[in-house]
Amino acid sequence: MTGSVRTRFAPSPTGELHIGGLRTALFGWAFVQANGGQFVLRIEDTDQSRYVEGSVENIYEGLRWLGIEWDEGPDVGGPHGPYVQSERLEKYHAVADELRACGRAYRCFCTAERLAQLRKDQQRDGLAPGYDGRCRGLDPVEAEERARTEPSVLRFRMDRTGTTTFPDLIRGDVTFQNSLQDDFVLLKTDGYPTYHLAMLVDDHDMEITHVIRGEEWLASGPRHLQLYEAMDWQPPRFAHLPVLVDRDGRKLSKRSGDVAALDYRDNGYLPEATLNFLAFLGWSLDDHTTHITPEELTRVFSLDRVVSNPAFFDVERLDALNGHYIRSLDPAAWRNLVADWLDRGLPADIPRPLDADLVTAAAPLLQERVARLDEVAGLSRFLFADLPDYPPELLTERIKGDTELAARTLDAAIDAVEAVSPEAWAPEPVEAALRSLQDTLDLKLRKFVSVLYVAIMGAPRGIPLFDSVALLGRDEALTRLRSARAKLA
RNA sequence: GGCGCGUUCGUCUAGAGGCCUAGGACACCGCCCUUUCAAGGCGGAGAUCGCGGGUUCGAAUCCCGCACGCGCUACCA
Repeated sequence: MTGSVRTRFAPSPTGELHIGGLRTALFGWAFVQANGGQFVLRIEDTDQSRYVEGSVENIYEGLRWLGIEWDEGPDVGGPHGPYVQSERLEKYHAVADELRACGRAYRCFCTAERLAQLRKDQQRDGLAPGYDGRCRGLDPVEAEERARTEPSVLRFRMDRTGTTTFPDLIRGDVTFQNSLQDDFVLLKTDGYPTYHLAMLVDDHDMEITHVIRGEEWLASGPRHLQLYEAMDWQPPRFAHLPVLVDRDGRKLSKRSGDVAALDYRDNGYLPEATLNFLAFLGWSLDDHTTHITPEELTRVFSLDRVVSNPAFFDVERLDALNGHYIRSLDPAAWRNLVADWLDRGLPADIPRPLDADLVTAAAPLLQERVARLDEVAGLSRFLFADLPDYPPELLTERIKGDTELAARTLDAAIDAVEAVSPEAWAPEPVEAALRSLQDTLDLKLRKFVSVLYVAIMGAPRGIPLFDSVALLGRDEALTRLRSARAKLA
């Protein structure tokens, strides 16, 4: 099948791109790359009422963030355009007419109220909800006449005998009883097609060979299969991806946390980490691979290694992966990221532009200590601004409230730092001076160093101390040390 | 309610009858390293493979039943 594969990602512009949608897109894209073929982006905007301004741009941005490119789509064009469903209405109507002409579709005049009541009654009686077929037997000619003055929808006449079986690339053969199917809507009152019709027409026109979509579509498989059959079109192959679930085992939704793809970017996740994370949600390469690059993914991805059970969207794992990728960044790239995140994360009252040399010096101290980019500002704020006031108890938090030790430590530290002349101020002498406290106090550094962390950065832990003191400068370091000492007086 | 799909360490998964006294990763615990915190190195604990029956010399792997979970059940996609 090399070279002949065509798949598509077909989101609806109803808001921000969902992280689950991004994962679906990733799998489709990786599948196409691995097999040779084209990846199509199609916008499914057939529900006018749910359209949200800016959605399409958000979709583009989300996909591009991960490096997913499409060969055909609304913005890049292609031989099967247009790629926006609202611009393809005639195509759907043409197929609808054909279906109506051959008797596989019929006008339905049932009102929304009647349908709602019907559903209620069916549920009350323990029956399977579904259209009861009231308009099924209407005379086609009369129905056309009525349709001129009365609102109507077009319904597909399902074959209700036997079963429908189709092979799912991930689950194997799936079988449904046709007697349980109902005549679903093809064309709505407003003349727009439903998903089922639009998808059928577009996938056929666009020569899609593999439909890779979420599991929530599995149950509508029989509808699609019968539709293909009615048109005498070759159906594509289907692959229904397992759903993404939250900690409670429910489909990932707003209440599960961040669901917008770009929220992850904005919260400090690297695209390579996010891609890596998403790739292993329901798919695996072998029994040990946990890290993968986009290049490798597009080489080795295959649908038969997608599992059929739900995948837990575990942010902890994403964090671990993100930390891994942050550490593997080369110094220059990391430095630039730090600069960006400092700029947007530090309080506005700190003058901009930030001291570039200071940023450069701080970057390496942060690289091994953050899992997300949004932690950068908090950890290095003390280098750019005065320390906020903190309670004296913080100084002794890690030394069991030993105020006397804290006082001795600070006194010794002040002396040691003062002993380093302004001319000699540099990381090495500062480190030597601070290390000498071990002898002065006759204690291991680890026994008292937390006091200095608090004095210098306002927290008992943070980025490396010696470099921080050196970066702060002699005067500022001394000021902080003295201020801490004063708190103990 | 009906239909569909699913069920292996806490989590994501490997596993397609004997290679499994079930492997990897994250998380967890311990040790080492150490300038706090991390990172890194080493090691540990952790699943009788949802339950119950079969088939077989042999089952996590095949079959049946049950339970539980999720999905669908719209003129939304």
